[in-house]
Amino acid sequence: MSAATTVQRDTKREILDAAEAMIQELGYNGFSYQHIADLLGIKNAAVHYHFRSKADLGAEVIERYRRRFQRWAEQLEVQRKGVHAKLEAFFQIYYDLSNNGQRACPAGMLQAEFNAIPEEVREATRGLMIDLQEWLTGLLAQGREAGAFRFPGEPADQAVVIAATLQGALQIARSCGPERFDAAVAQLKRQLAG
Amino acid sequence: MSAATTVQRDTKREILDAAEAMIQELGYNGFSYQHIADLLGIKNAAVHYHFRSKADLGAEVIERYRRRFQRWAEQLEVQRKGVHAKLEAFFQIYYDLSNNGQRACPAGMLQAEFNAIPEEVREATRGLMIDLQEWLTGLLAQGREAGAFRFPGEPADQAVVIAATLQGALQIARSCGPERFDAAVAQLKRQLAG
DNA sequence: GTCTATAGGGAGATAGAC
DNA sequence: GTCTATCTCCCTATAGAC
Repeated sequence: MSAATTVQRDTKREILDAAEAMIQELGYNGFSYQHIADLLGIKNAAVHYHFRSKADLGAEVIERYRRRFQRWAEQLEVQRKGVHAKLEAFFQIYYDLSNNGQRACPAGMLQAEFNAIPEEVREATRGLMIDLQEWLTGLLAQGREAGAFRFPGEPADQAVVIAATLQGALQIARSCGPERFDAAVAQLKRQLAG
Repeated sequence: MSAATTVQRDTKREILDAAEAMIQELGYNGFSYQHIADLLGIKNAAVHYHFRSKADLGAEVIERYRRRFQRWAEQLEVQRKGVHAKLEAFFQIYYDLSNNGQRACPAGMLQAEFNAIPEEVREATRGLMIDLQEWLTGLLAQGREAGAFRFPGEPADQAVVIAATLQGALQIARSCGPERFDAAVAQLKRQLAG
C-alpha cells in the first residue's frame, strides 16, 4: 500500500525535480517542456499530461518548495536547535545551492524575471519570499533577545538584508566565482557577532 | 559639425536605451528585437542593421553601462565628494532604479540568467560586476580609515555584502513591495554607522 | 500514461528593393 | 537606414491513437 503512492507519481515528481533544477540554473524563461522531456527520456506531450501549462508547473514547483521549507523549519523546532544552529542551517541551504552547479535561490530567480512570468508563478513566489523573511525575522528577534546576535534597527529590516545578501551573492558568484558567496556569508556572520 | 555626430546615431542610441530598460525590467531572455522595433516604431530588420545579433546588443548595453559608471565615479572625484556623500550617491543609483518602474540592476538581472545568455554578454557582465565591487571596496577602505564607516573583516568582503544586498533587495521589492528595498538600504546605513 | 502528429505563434536572422 | 519578405528553428499546447 505504500508502493501504490510511490509508484503512481514517479514521473510527476521527476518533472517537478527537473523543473526546479532548471529554474534554479536557467530561470523560468530559460527552460522548456522539451528540455524536461529530453532529460527524462519522454515526449513533451507526456509533460503536458502531468502539468497542463508551464505556468501550472512553475507555480507547483514553488508551492512544493514552500512546503519543504515549512517542514524543514518544523524539524529544527523538533530537534530543539539553538539560534546559532538554526541560522547556520539556513545558510547551509544556500551553501548547498552554490555547490550544486552554481544554482541560485528559486525565489531570487523568479523575482529577477518577475515582470516576464505568469501571474500564478508570481503569486507563489511572493508567498515563498514572505515565508522566508518571516522565519528569518523571528529567528533574529529571538536571537537578539537571547544575546546571541547583535544588530541595529528592527529584526525585519535585518532579515531583508540577510535574505537579499544570500540571493544576491549566489548570483554574483556566477560571474565572479563561488568564493564571493563564501565571503558574503562570512561577513554576515561577523556582522551579527557584533 | 556638432549636429553631424548627434543626428547620425539617433536610432542606434534609442535601441541601446530601449534594450537597457528591457534588460532591467524583463531580463535578457524577456525581450525581443520585435519588442524594441515596436517601441521605436521601426521594423525588426532595422534593429539588425544597427546590431547584427542580440548578443552584440546585450554586450554593448553592458559596456556602455560600464563606461557610464566610470564617468560617474570620475565626476565624484572632480567634485571632491566625501565618503558619506559618495556612498549616498551610490545608493541613489539603485534608489532611482527602484522608483523607475521597479527596474533592477542590469548586472543582477544578467547574473540571474547567467547560464542562459550568450558568452559575450556574460563577459561584459563579469567586467561590470568587478568594476562595481572594486569601486565599493576602495570607498569602504578609505571610509573606515577616515573613521566614517565601521564594519568587521575586510573591505572587499563588506563590498560583496553591500552589492549583493542592493541587487537582491531590488529583486525582493518586486514581489514584496518597494518599502523592502528602502528598509534594506536603511539597515545597511545603520550597520556602517556601527 | 505515453505516444505521434501537428497546429499556431514568436524567436533570431538574412536577402534584396528602395 | 529602413523597408518587405522570408527562412529556419523552437516554443507552448492540443487531438487522438495505443
